[in-house]
Amino acid sequence: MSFYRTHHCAELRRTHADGDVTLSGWVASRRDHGGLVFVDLRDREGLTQVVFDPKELPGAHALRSEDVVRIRGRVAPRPPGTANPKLATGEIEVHASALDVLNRSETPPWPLDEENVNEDLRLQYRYLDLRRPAMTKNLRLRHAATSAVRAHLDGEGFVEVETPMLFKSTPEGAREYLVPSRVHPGRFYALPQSPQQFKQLLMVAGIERYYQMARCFRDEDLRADRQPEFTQVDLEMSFIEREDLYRLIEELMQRVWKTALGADLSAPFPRLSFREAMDAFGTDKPDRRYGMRLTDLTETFRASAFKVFAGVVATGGVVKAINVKGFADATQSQMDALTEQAKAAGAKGLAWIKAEGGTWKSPIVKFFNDAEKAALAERLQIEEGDLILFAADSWLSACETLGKLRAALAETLQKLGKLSLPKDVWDFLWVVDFPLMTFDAASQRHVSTHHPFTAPVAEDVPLLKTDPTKVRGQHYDLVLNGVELGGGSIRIHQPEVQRMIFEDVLKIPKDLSDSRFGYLIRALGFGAPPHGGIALGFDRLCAILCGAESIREVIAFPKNAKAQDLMTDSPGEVEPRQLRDLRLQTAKPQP
RNA sequence: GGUCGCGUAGCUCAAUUGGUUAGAGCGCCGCCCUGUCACGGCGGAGGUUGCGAGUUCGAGCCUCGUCGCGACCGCCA
Repeated sequence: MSFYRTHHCAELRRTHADGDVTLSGWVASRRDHGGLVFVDLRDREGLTQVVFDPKELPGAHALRSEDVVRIRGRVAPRPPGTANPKLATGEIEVHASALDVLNRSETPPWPLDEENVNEDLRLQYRYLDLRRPAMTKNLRLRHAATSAVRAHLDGEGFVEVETPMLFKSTPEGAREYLVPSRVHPGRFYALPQSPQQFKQLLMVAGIERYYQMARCFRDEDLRADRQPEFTQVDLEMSFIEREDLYRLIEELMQRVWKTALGADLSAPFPRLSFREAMDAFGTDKPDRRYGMRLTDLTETFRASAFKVFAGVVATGGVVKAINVKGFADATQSQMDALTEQAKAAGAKGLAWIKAEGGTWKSPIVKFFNDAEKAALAERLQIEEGDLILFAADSWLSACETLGKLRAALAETLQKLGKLSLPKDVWDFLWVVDFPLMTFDAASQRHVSTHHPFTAPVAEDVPLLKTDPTKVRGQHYDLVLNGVELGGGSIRIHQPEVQRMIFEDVLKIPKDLSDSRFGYLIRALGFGAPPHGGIALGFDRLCAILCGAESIREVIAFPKNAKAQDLMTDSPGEVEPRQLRDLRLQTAKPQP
């Protein structure tokens, strides 16, 4: 029998009555009645009420929040009328016969049952923050998700392989954390942004099915859903097509949701092409839990007397609109905010109609003829109380503008109580058929939309040399409730195709592509199997499982928005000797 | 780097139009209390209103600067 405990603090029931028990844990609260002291004893499982007779155990008076104690005593049913239905152990209490104070606690810097506390303080005393049942629950839910991922992939024949943390710098993409080499002065390792190249090399190695709970690093500015180090469920498979991967991930998500939440997800998840997603939602990560879909009105206004719309259509642009149901009562400042957001998204202005008081209030509706008005009413299903917002621009800009407004409006309407999203709806979908290449106006060359290892859709390959932006990539994004959970692709496995992408399409000079990716192209030349994979942002996934706003709520020791660890005060300074060993000098900050 | 928001007791927040000695709840300290579970009662300590300057007879409140934190934009192949 354990010295410290016979039971945990959520375990005892009426059936344990008259049993002698030992409990250990923290003092969650103390209610001192003078001649009788109640203490709620907390461990990671829950609370048990312990009753002290201070004539027997005078030390009970001195107990304070977060003291660590061991108590021995006898389980007793609570007197009639004093049971606490809010506690799992509320039918019983433990009458203490012995009290050992194992460790005293300083007064906590904030009451641990206070939810709404300055995050600085929580991060500085993260070990106290994590004692709170809400945080314990998050960590354990995350563990359940991790276990489910491992169990499922193990069952599918995957092998977990660790790849190097000390990698080399590949300047494309996110800024990297550099690690100076002591052995090779002036040279640097880089921490991996993802194990992308290693997992492809493992496919060449014949592993066939690889996965890893991979820690990744990116030295970019932080957000509520971005940390400098984060975790991906990273996997790669050989001899698969896209559909094989979709099925695997759908079953994996079903397993995770079942294990972590007891929820059943329906599969297959819907697939939307990039074009369909942009057309209907104005984003490549649509949240379909609410409406406000984009309606195309290009044909309606092709010959319109309203030159702003007709002119855009004449130059190949589009006119699109969304119907914001029940928001015709938007205030002037709300309309101003929407206009600002539209401008921030690249629009020149924001045209609108308010269906209010039986008429249409709008600065532009006077330019519309009856046929155009009728078409609007019909296509947008306009009813009293609706607010219509227009965008007229190139297809992509118009879609993106309305997409950003749609997302912002969903947030606003929720705050106003005009829109509510059910908590237990899991809107998974695949977004597919992304363009393989995007033309970057700044550098006047094509850049990979995803990464340069993505295979083109087979039938589009002839377009690679003539019109690269028309080529669809075998890339896929997994989206959940408007959050990009992850993405992946079928990879290029033929060295000549990979070389052509680097040199002919991306126009990377041969010596540069050789030095950066030569080993990968060489590896592909030794019988690389067809392969593909995906990486899922595990922190985001866990945040959604936990219903958390920020991934900091599901990471034990996260960094703040300035990438600092407030508990250990890192990053910190180092000894001059360490810098000498590394042949490093720090430049004085510019005045 | 930019925009916006916040900063008052250990914590969460108040403080009328710029007006007396900056308050409350929780927590903390002391005393009392045998059925509480947000225990209760009495008493007490605790403040450079982030920091600095300015306007004013007078600033927690207005202005400017600065620092800290957060959200967003840029960035994140």
